[in-house]
Order: sequence, then C-alpha cells, then structure tokens
Amino acid sequence: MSKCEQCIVREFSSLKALGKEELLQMADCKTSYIIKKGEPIFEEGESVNGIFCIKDGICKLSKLSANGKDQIVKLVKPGELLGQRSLISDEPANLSAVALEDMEVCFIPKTEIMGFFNKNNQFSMNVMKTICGDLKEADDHMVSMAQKSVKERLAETLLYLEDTFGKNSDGSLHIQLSREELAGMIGTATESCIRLLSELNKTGIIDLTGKKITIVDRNKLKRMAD
Amino acid sequence: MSKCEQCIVREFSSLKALGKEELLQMADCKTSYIIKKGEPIFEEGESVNGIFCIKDGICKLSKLSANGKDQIVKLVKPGELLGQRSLISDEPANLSAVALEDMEVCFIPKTEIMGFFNKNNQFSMNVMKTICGDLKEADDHMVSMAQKSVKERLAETLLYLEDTFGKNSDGSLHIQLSREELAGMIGTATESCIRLLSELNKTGIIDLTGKKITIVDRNKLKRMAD
DNA sequence: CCTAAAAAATGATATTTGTCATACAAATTT
DNA sequence: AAATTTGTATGACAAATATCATTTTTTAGG
Repeated sequence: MSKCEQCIVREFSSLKALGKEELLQMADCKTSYIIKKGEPIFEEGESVNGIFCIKDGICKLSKLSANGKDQIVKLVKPGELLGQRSLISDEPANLSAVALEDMEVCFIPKTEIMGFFNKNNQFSMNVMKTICGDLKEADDHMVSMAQKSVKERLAETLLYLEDTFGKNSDGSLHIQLSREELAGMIGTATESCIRLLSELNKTGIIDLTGKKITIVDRNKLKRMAD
Repeated sequence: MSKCEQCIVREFSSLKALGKEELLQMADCKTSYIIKKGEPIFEEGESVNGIFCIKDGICKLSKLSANGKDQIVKLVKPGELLGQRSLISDEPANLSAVALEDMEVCFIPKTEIMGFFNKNNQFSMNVMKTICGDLKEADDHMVSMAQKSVKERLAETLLYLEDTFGKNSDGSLHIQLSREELAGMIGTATESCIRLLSELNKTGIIDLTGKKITIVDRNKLKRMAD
C-alpha cells in the first residue's frame, strides 16, 4: 500500500495540514480504487461515509433534474477531495460523481476524518475554506445560469475548460466531453449546444475537428462571454 | 447595551454553542444598528471584517450581473448570521445585503469570531454545517435555474416564500417583494414575471390584490413547480 | 388634494431556445 | 465487413422569453 506522504492530494488539498503521524495513520486505513471512465464513484442519495481523494483522472459532479436531464454542477480534478459536504452535514450525497476518464482514488473513512477535525485546527480551517470557495463558485454560477444567454454560457464554459484542464500539444482542449455533457454543463438542450458550436466554428472563433475542440480566437470568445 | 444571552440569534444560529462567558465577552464588543428598508448592510466587493447577527427584519443577498440586473441569491431572516463566508475565506463580500424591511442587526468584529473558532470546536462545527447547508441550497438552486422554465421557478418561489416567511392573517404572503425583486429571484425579466403572475391570477391559482399575493390553490402550484 | 414619479400591467414584436424529425458519421458488435 | 448502436449535425417549426412601447395604477411629496 502506497504512502500518503508524497501523494498529490496531500500536496493540494486540505490534507496538507496533516503531520507525519496523521498521514501514516491515514495510509493505514485508506482504500484505493480504480474507477473506469463512465463509472460512478458515488450516486445522488447514497450515503458516502467518508471522503475520496482524487489521485488521477477527472470526474463530474451532477444532479438529475425533474425533466430527466443531468445538470453538471462542477468538475473535479486530481488533488481535490470529494464528499466533504456530505460528511460534515451528515447527509446522503446531493450530487452524483462519475468518472470522465479512468481514475485513481482513495477512500478515507469518516471516523478517521472526524478525528482530524477534532485534533487539527488547521485541517478544519482548510476544509472550511474549501467549502467556502465552493459556495462562492456556486453562487456565481447560479447568477450566470439565471442571467446569461446560452451563447454567453457556452463561451464562458469553453474558456473555463481550457484554463482549468489545459490544452493538448495540438492546442485542443485536453478534457473530452460529449456534446451532451457540455450541454449539461451550460444548462441547455444538446441540439442547441451543437448548433452554437457549429456557429462558433463557422465564424472561426473555435475549430472543431472530430471530437477535438480548439479555441482559435480567445479574445472574441472572452468578449462573447461578457 | 442589551445582552446577547437571550437574543433570537443566539437561539437559532451557530452562536448557540457559545457559553456564558463567551456571550458576555461578545456583548461587550458588539455594535447594534438599525437599517432602514432599502438600505444596504454591506455591498459586493466591500471588506466586511466581521459578521452580522440578524435580530429583526428580512434582507436579500444579491449580485449584480453583467447585464445590469440584480440577481437575488438568497433571503435571510431573523436568527441567521451574515458574512461568514467572507470572514472564513478572508475575501471581500461576494454578494450585497440589502434590507427588505426595517432591520435590527448587530456587528461582531472578526477578531472576536476567530477567537471562538480556535477555542470552541462546537461553534466551528456549527458554522461549517451552516455553510454546507448553504452550498447544498446553492447547488440545487443552480440546477433549477438551468433546467426549469420561468413558470416552474415562479411557482417554486411562491411556495418557498409562503413556507419560509409565512402568511398574514388574510392569507397573503407576509414578505413584500416588488415585481422587480421577484423577477430577480427567479431570474427573468420583470415583465415576464408580471405576465405570469397575471396568468396565475386569471386561472385562480393565486390572488393579486394590490401588492398582496395570496396562494389560493397550493396543490396546483406545487404540481406546476414539478 | 393635486402632481410627479415610480411601479405594475398589457400589447406588439423580435429573439432565443427547445423539440421533433431526419441525415450523416463514427464507434462497436457480431 | 456488415450491421447495429451511439453520437453529431442540421432543418423546420413551436414555444418560451425578452424587449420596447404604451397605458394604468399606486405611491410619495409638496
């Protein structure tokens, strides 16, 4: 079993507050998983009973709406933690987590994390700050959804994807989302999303080649996002 | 200066974890304010440097969008705290807080609150739970905005307003929002909001008399909200 | 009480977005 | 390689929503 000490998650998440002893203790009770692309880590309504450390791969957090569409609330990348809100609220998961790529994750049971909360003030503070950051993002996202047009949201989302997940060597977005998933992020019908992508392609703002999306004119896209 | 011990805020908020001594200490450094209807408690971008206890009156938390419209993110009622996220993130306010009625609030400086965080674990945990609750609400709200029609959101909002802020003796919603504010809650144009209200009025689902809104057929409204 | 200003209501119209149908392309299975 | 399934693309149309103009009602101030 690998040690937690040099794990990327420890480097970037709230867990950086943990000392050597705490890390050893954690390594001892963790479980590692490989999650294949398309598989869930957990689903909406499920009791999670711990947190997941994302060592490798990207996943989506989404919620099924009344009309049967899957709204993507957030994307999560390596180094981040999953399930903190459920753990603190002591409630079932509010969102489903599904792998967008093959993933490597570790599970740390609730009892272990609660111990850190009680003994390590810096850890608590880090978790709080993370959740506060999520709250700010969620509020901002909500305002976008309510006030921006689909076109503006698409532009915003494409820029976000490039900034957050980077580009391949050919300049195309590294993250691979289906049109349906992209529509699920911006909150629109799949067809509308496809149509707007075509339009952006025709006007030369982006380039579509197969599944690859490349941002050609970043400035225009930025202005389009407002 | 009034004591904090029997304050409604102490009864309902994270502050319920505080002991007698802590309450006395807090009473000593608090400042009380009267905020008139329409006045701000703080504005987006402002540094807050403490938290506000809402003793009386309702306020809206809103954010100005790029198109100049004010999106209402949340309504806050007596017993709740304001400014927790800014304090923990150590960032300026992300939202503006404006009184919808005459209000009574107290301000507790940041240093005081940080002391409680360090010494009182239960208090920290309460704050965390509150913020986690806000995050869940925000995520859910986001999905509504993205996936529901304006009509569905209006129905949802009217029910929320009755459930959360109650009715007057004549059965009308206790909280008084202008059409513009209601539109700002559901994320639509003021005219669209007015039009849909008229429609609900004509079909007998609600009753409009002057500024008063009364829910007549709660079940129909619920079905309409999905 | 009258007047000006603000808020609410309504109509006409344009724009955006969703839905359904269908075509085409790519991936997967047999 | 053929066949099936899945994802992408596009057209036609309908529905939802925004915008602008105008009227009516309400509120606030002198």
